[in-house]
Amino acid sequence: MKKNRVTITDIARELNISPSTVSRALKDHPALKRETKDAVKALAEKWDYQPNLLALSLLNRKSNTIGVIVPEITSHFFSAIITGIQDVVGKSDYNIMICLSNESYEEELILVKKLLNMQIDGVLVSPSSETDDFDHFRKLQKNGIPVVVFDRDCPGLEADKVLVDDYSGAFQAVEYLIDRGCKNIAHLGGPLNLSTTGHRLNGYLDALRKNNMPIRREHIVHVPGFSHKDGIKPAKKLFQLDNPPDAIFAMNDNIAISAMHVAKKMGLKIPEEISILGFDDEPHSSFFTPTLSTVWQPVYSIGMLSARILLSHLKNKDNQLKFRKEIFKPELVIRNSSK
Amino acid sequence: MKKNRVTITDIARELNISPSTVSRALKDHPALKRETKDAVKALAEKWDYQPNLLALSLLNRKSNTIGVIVPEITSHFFSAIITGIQDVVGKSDYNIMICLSNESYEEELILVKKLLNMQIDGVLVSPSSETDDFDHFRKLQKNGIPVVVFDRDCPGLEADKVLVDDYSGAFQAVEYLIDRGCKNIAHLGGPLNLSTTGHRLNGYLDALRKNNMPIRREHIVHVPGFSHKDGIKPAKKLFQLDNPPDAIFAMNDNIAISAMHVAKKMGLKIPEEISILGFDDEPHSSFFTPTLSTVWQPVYSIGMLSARILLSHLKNKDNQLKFRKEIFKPELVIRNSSK
DNA sequence: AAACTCTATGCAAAGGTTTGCATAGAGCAC
DNA sequence: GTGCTCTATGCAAACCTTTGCATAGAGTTT
Repeated sequence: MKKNRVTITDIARELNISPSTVSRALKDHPALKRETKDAVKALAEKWDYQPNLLALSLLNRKSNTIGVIVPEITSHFFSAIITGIQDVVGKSDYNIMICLSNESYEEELILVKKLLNMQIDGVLVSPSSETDDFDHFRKLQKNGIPVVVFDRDCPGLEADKVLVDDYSGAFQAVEYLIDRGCKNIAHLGGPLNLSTTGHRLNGYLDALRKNNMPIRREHIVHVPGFSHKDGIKPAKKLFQLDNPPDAIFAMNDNIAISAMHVAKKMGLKIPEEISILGFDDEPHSSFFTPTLSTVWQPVYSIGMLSARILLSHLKNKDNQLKFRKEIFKPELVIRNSSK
Repeated sequence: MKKNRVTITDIARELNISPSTVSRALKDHPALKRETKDAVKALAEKWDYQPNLLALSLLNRKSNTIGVIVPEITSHFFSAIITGIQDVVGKSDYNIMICLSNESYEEELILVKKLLNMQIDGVLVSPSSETDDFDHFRKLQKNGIPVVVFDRDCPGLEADKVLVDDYSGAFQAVEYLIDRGCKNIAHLGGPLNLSTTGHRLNGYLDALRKNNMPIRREHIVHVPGFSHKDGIKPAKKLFQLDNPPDAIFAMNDNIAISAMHVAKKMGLKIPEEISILGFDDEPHSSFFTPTLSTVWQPVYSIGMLSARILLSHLKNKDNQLKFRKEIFKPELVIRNSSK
């Protein structure tokens, strides 16, 4: 950023008027002579003057930038949420600074510090899978920066939240499998400290309990990651049991797809011999063979609503005492991978 | 951003020293008394002083922020590139401002203007599918902001570029199909003004020519978008021809998947009756039935290299006359959707 | 005692923009 | 001619931080 950008001071010098006059002319101040305004605007256009937002932000103590902290963006889930956020914020005066924590708590700390230093106006955050302590988010709030949590909850943190009823989605999914005659339903689950996958596990367990189905510990297998490759071994593990499952409820579509893959490799018929159901409803999930049954989430709406809530805060600056908590209902999407 | 952030002036007032002394103490200036330094640092720690980067940026004429303009992020392609960029830039002193143009030239103009106003230090850009005119990128350059173009080319724009040899990838793919005995190879193609899909079309055409295969205009069908749904009708159109193809080379995996879907619906056996080959190698492409043959691109490397080149510029500020042009080689990935 | 040197710290300007208050000068009334 | 009012513009401070140059005061030398 060299000094080749035109400034208000440059224009003032050229027209032999003061910078404050130039500033007023550019804002069409009523107390200014029409001739002065016209001369300033003509030169500003000719020299392609662009205001320096750093100076403005310093003066106004307002950077007009929103930080969005997400654990990753390669999944359609988070990238769709960000698109929802972008579509709302893009229509406002705010800019977005997207920050990737790579599922790392340490990285999240660094990002929060950077956003603080950059005098960010507000933050939208979905915490990393390692994050147990939310003090860094409280620090944002203490510094007058409103925080809206989306998708992954931060239990104990007082803030606006836009979540999904993961428990209910899981409960519905497992109940559906039970209703369809499945007797041995397994769960390929995610990190337990993560609210989303924790709630999904609980929904699975409660659905079994409610229907007097036995809870078999060997049928609940932890998956170390969220990618296809992470689900291969856990799925194999399930199928190699003495009492293998006749249905699998996976914590996300990628893992469900891995389970389908392994089942096919082992010659199992889907859904006749094994029903498989995921969570998320990725755009390509309806193109697998068989098409994947799953739980859909209104991801785009999560992004839109989160952004709207934050913008409302920034606009009103009312430090309201009461936080909003919106919980979107997921929907079961039955395709051909389940009976 | 309220005035509840501790400043250097606050610390100075509390310790009865001047702001310049506080600034020097925080930087461990050698000319300062040890006692003074210790007192300043202790209070800065106690009051949790965070430097205001807006003031620093204004003073240094350097915002330490890089803008990344991409047409969308919901595809794994762009999100993986951004992850590569993030992994490199994250290790530097720079921050990333990710901007989505939503395949809109108008939106891109607005984003470039915003980045200019924000005194961004450098820009990484993959243009929207509507962009024919690159003057807005030249304007960045004219303002001393280095630009690195990645993936989608900007013909005529003098800048560093990190591209993929789309032509070669397409050529290899079609030649492979020919070698495997396919006689009527169709192309489901993308926007012609877009370098990537334009090169893929050219590769397809030249591979046919080189092998003395007839070019049938009815076998080249334009797809209006990049999503699965965009490929359904064009694929149907192909299969409903009097001389339907026995192979399809699609401009990306999503469209290839759509073609597979339509072929199955029509009862065609893949690859016996119809070979299908895509481009990109999405993470889930090896999980379809049959698994999708495709052309892989080193997307993560594109991101990493683009970021490295830009950071090198920002570090050296040497306004080198010669731009770099790196062209990554794609690789054919043969799975079960082709003979 | 006076002059000189060195240490530790402060002043002030800079970066770019905004705006409350001040004021020069034109125009009008007496 | 003088005094008053109004218009159009400028001054200066603010926002936060940095740093070149200045300087007060302690210590040393003559």
